[in-house]
Amino acid sequence: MAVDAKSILKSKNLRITNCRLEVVQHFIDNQSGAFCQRELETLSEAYDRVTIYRTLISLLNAGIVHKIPNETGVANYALSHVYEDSEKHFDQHIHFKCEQCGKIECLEDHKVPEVAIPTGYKLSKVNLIVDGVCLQCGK
Amino acid sequence: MAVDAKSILKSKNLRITNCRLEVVQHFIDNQSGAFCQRELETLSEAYDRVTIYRTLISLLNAGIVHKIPNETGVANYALSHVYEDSEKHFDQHIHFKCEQCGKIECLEDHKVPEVAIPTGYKLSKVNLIVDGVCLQCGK
DNA sequence: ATCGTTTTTGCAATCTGATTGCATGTTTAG
DNA sequence: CTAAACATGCAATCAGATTGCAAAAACGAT
Repeated sequence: MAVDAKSILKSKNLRITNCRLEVVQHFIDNQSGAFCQRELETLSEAYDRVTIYRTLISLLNAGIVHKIPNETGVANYALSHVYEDSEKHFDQHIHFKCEQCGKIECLEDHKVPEVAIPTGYKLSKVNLIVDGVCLQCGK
Repeated sequence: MAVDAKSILKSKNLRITNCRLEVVQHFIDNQSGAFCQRELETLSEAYDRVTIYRTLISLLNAGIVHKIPNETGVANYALSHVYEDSEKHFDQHIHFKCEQCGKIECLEDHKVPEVAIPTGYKLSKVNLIVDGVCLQCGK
């Protein structure tokens, strides 16, 4: 049940640095929210954008965050919840993108349904992205 | 049942140009295959990359092709089949990406299952991307 | 706490794909 | 066939991603 940034980094044998702590903390503070590199850069003036870039690579490799594909070509990242609850498999949930506010979030509690693929094909990962209007914007 | 490039362009009120014809023809010749701009550029030396770029924008706006999101940030495009069979809704099929050959294809005959989203959310589009190994590479 | 090793960071530079402005060429309706 | 509308090529720019390298920070062992 690692819910603080430091424990998360430690559990993955990543060195504890201020930048990593702040980035992970931001993900924790915005549970289920996804952010692109640029958004993370503006969080704090303290870090170079290359540092944020490399921080995201580290977090990605460690499985702390996952990457969410989208049509714009700008990568988005969200916290993976594997370490919180092993039943939740980090890349098998739905990603939701609001057409109005543009926010991308992970719908952790909404599983990806069974997907049928043609005979002879092997499935290894499913990525389900839903576009629509979120609760806030739909009011 | 428009199966030739010219009819497709005409049906969408797009002007008939050589570049558009060649690009659409390539999509027709490679049914269900997805291509990035770069791949389309190398098809023919005849066109500037900006022309291919703008051709794709035109085809996209006309609904002749659709864009497939991926993690790399390089946009991929595939033919939409709306005009062939109105029962097939162009963005509701599965996109498959082979981890070995890298090829992206549309699984036209494999529909996206029903997706449940939280109460209060509105769904407008579903994009399902499956990573795995394709028939060819799996042999 | 300090040392030495290993890793991370900042900066500058580069790369690649996406995008725009403008002058010229092509398409199409009449 | 002509004029208006639109598409193309070229050059230039932009933005995000990525790398090299030297300086700084983290960490295990003393």
